[in-house]
Amino acid sequence: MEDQPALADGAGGTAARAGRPRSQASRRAILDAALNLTAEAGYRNLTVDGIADRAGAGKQTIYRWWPSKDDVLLEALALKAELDIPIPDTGSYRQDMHAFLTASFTLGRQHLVIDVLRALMARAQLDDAFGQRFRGAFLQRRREALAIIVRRAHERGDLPPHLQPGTIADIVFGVIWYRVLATGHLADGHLADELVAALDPDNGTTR
Amino acid sequence: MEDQPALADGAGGTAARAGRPRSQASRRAILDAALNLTAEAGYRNLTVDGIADRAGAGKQTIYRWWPSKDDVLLEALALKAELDIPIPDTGSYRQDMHAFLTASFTLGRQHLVIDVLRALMARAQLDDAFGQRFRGAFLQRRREALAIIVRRAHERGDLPPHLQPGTIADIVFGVIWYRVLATGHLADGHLADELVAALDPDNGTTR
Amino acid sequence: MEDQPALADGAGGTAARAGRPRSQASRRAILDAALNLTAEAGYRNLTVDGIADRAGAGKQTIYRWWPSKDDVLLEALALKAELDIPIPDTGSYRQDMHAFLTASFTLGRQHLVIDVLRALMARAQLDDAFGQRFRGAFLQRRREALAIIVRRAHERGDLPPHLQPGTIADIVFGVIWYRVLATGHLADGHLADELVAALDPDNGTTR
Amino acid sequence: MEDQPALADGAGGTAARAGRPRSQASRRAILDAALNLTAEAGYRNLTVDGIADRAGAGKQTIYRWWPSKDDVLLEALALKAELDIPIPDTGSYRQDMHAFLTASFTLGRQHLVIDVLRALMARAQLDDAFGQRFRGAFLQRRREALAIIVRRAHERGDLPPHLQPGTIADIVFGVIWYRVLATGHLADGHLADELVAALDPDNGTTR
DNA sequence: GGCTAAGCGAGACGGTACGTCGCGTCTTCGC
DNA sequence: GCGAAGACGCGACGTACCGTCTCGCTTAGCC
Repeated sequence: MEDQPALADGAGGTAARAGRPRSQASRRAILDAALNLTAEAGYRNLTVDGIADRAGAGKQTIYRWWPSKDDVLLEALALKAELDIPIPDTGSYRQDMHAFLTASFTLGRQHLVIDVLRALMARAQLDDAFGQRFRGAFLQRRREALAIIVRRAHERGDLPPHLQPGTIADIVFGVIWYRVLATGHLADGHLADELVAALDPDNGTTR
Repeated sequence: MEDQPALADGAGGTAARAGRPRSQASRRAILDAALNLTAEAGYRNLTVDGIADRAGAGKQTIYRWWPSKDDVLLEALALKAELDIPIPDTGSYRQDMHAFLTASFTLGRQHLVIDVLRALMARAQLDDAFGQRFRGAFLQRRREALAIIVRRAHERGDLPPHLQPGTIADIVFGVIWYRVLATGHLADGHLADELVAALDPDNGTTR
Repeated sequence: MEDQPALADGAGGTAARAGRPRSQASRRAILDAALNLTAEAGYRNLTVDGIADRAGAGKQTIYRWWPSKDDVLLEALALKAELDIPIPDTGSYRQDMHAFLTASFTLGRQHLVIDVLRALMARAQLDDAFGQRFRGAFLQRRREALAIIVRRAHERGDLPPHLQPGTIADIVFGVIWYRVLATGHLADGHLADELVAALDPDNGTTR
Repeated sequence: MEDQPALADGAGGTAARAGRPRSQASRRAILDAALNLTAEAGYRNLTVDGIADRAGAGKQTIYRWWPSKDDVLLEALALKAELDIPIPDTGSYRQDMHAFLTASFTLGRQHLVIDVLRALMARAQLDDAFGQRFRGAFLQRRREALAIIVRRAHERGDLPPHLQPGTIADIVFGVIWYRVLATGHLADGHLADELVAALDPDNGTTR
């Protein structure tokens, strides 16, 4: 169980329904297979048949629980790499933001994570239905995390006046995704510093 | 014709080789077909067979001149929508940047252009070879255009000190692409103003 | 109930075993479902899942009592259409044979019966195990019925000399099955007369 | 070429059409594969994928030229085993018929031929569309061959009066098919003699 | 003006992956 | 222990596109 509430589980109700229950062994095997195969041969060579073979599962079992292999991969990633970055609360907007960015970059240094996210973002463009799920289950959640930091800064009166909260998020995630998509990886270097400076230029010296 | 030197043409040398020359009628028919089919049925339903049929061409003719249907689409887009935004030179960094952004947003208001670029950016993630071509033929060119504006500002001493030139580009294109990819369209509103403010906060009042 | 000993029942012994006894309601529901579904949508669309659904039964219940859906159908047919044609005893070979044929043709005028028998004969070719059961439970029984008529004629000295008893059966059932399989139905017309004539040509005039 | 007029060829017209012509090598490889696989593993284990693999062909190539694997098998059989039995003309009805039957039994002594015909007759019951093709391409042709013998006998006044020509065919093919379908093989023994006797009882002694 | 060379429409080809269907088995709970 | 429910591994199906390959036919430059 190890609750996986946001992604397809179906075990919402506690009422034990009739019939054979979903095999958690199979579910884990499929998620593992998807991630391992992607790590070994790349998303390009990831097929539903391949996942089923590797997992010792039938294709129907995959199609029964996930709308597409992309959804499998998304759930697999969510299960393995803890994508939900902890939201820092240092009392300072600049420090919160810097910690958030640093944590994001740490995640982005794992090649597999980046490769999978690149592929999923791409698939989100090509498959509208998956696109909606990807936005809801991933992009939106990341924005909400950042929104908490921004809201706290706003309440403290800590926020630079020239930017809407939404625009801050657009800039943060925009830069990160653009680097990943345009270059294939997320080289950081001083990016966190520069971004913080860009998003709070007035207080740059007092930091 | 109307030279398209950067994109696959193959007629690089002026030496008229033996044999039947490339049919420009066929080339145009293929480019038109690719764009029209995408407009009508979406990239999802764009196939090489479909392009060939619509263009009254053979598949071989497509494969002879383009490495993939994505390259066809990229050339078709470059031919129709003038992607190379004119580089403004108003003497002011803020005004140059604002003009550049406004021109970009104008382009981004055409649904077909956005849809095609979304699809191509996605394909660039999934097909490495096309990814390299797309970056070189499109993303890089856009950065270079912006770089000219930034360089002029730098020479004038007009540039905000807290940002590297490359980071400015990352923010500008990052925000634009992120909006497109995360929401499916590029709603602008006051985005140009906000971006300019973010990229030159100090002089916001004197504008 | 109404013992159907030759077809799969499994309740051979009279000893009441421990545990819940077989549900006759379920058995009837399954047999009815199989026949009704075949009548409605044809054997082509008959599936074990479909039978179970229609019967409100589980698939396991079907597999527990019958080796295949074909056996279900065979038992269902035996239950509904009385396949065991009464063996006439008029004292005359020609009249017995004619009565036997007429009874067969009457059965063959029911479309559902013919369709099911066609399907089962076909399945008997493709599934060896079912083939053996079908021959034993159906084809063989029909031959034995005819054999009684022939034996009586033989004892009376009524039999045409040029034919072995087995060949008579081959001809009778051969013509019937061939008509069904080669044309999809068993049009009779004067077939009974002609067959009788063929099988007892000498006494044709004295009939 | 080796003309294959009755079964799917498509090269009916002599006009050389545009495009790559059908590969005869592929056609032969597919037909051979179908027959060999059936001989090796039985019709039960014959799959379209299997045929394609063995033939080194793509599945699409099979589906392009044949409506089903059964049609492949039918054409393969027609190509290899010469199914069209020569029509004897001895001047005697009894001798013609006997020769026809003997030739049929000779064919029926080849296990592969019998197995394939059994399977095809079965499939003809389960797949209506194939059934029509099988009847037209095989059953009907066999009847026509026999019809020639009967017609000649009729013109000679050689025919037993108590049987319609069609009934003769029903008896001949009925017995043959019934034996094959009910027992799995076509044991002959004295069957030819008995059948001739049954179909021409009057002149049995003068033979 | 014939020859050579390449491009062209057409369409068949070997392949890969897809998503679905049906099978026969298994694993729950409830009667 | 039977029965309903339904998930499971499995195997085959027929389809969709891919990128390549042959055809016969243009359409040019060159000898």
